[in-house]
Amino acid sequence: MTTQNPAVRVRFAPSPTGYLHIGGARTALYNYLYAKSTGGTFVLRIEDTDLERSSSEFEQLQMADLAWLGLIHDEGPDKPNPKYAPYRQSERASIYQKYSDQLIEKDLAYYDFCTEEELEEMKALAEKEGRDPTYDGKWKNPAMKAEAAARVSKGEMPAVRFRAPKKAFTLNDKVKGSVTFPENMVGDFVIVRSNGLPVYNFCCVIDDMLMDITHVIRGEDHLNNTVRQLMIYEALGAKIPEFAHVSLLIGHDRQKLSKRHGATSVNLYRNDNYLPEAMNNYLCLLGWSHPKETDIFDKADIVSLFDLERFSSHAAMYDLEKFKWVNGQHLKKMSNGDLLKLVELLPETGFIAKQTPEWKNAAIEIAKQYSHFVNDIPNMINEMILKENLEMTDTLKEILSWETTPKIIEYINTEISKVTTDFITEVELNGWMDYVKKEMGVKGKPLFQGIRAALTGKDHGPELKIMIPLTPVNVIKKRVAQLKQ
RNA sequence: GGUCUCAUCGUCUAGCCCGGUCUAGGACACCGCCUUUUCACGGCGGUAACAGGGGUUCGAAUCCCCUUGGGACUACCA
Repeated sequence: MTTQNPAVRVRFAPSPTGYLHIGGARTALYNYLYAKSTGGTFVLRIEDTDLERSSSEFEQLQMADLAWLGLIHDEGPDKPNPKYAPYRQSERASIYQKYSDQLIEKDLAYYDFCTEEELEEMKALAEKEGRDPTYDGKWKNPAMKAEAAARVSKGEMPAVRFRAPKKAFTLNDKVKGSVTFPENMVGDFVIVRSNGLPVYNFCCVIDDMLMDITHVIRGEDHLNNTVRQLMIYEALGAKIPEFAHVSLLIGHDRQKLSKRHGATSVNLYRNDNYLPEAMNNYLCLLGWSHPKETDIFDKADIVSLFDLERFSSHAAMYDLEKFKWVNGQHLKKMSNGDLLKLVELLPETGFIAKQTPEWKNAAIEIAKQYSHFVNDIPNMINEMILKENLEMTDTLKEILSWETTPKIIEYINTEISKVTTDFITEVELNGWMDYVKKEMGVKGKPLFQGIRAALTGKDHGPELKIMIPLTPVNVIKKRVAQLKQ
């Protein structure tokens, strides 16, 4: 399908300033998929030049989330290729320094000693005069070079400003097509702060250049930044990689997805036991479409047909409802064995270990058919079959308000107390149902809902005939006793 | 404000590049029916969209222009 191109090198470059965001996970996925589909290399680079906000804890956490999703990088801080290491920008200071000096040397950049106040004034004045607030301080003048050098040698710390060329730049984006940034769109911008730390747009270009990155797949929020990067590539005489600016993820208010939209960190879903492949699947679909319009797939199913041509160009709204459905589909797809392993890891499911293999298989089989989430398996088994402290939901209250139900509970309580075996049989259950039907005159929905409520405390769930024989009798006894109150 | 960008069912999207096969297809959600002497699952069916206006053309969701609306970026953040 896709041409094998071992030269392809893509990267995911998160800033360790927080948890891995689902938007980040999505671009990581696209990069991963593109690398795998082309036989290329997936590089992980840590963009931690903002020392204030970056931390190694977040770096570890993000890497753990990436690993959970199976988006394994081929190169990164923990898997360095000597040719390209190091992979943390904070460890590449001397490299940036070198290129910054080089640009100053060629007069493509210059030292700027302006204070914050001076810059503010400049900006205010420009706004007043209706001009774009671009830098036009005195240090822009090449004649100041000697004075600047003198002040630097005295130990002063200026910022380094890039001399933005007066010309338009055109980018051929794989998603957006031809994009032209007009002349004067940006003024001279800072590439190294006065504290000596280089800035994102500068590091990014140097690293992509030095790491031989061939394709930059990232969010559309970087589209306008690209003009600055294009300028630097040109100044450095570097080869410009292919760009693919993927549309953004938005919330229900159509704004860029952020923390205030709720659960936007991958680790939250991980903690809730969402299936990683379901997450990949759902995220992938938000902006990319399967050539055959297939909705459910694993990473492995699509590596051979992933390409950059099938991205949609408009933003996609993040929708938990569809995600839920996708998770349910993956659940049904999984083998009972794999699912059991997952379920047995949960702290609240220790009871499973004591059950027979037949019980485990039957319980998992019925549970997965019924559920959308893994957590519903333990919860369901927990609450419906084994949990001792039942919570009375509003729905339950409704059911219990049916006039027949108290009588059913009374009856079931009497019957279940006579049971001496560990499990009741389907035959016994049928007997109880027959009694309620014939002697109490209850049938249809009230019959089943009533029995279900009496036995499980829930208004919905797997078929009673399958579930009840799997439920330990002592559990049902406790539950019924509780319901009786 | 400036620059860039986007515009198909409520939502995710196919179709658009290479106009007719589109009385616009699929999925989620929703509604109905069937199955199950319950709910869910499953099966079947239904409601629902080419933002508006101009062109070009025999013919436009598809090409061009304008309007409107949305979003992003406009830092010594990334």
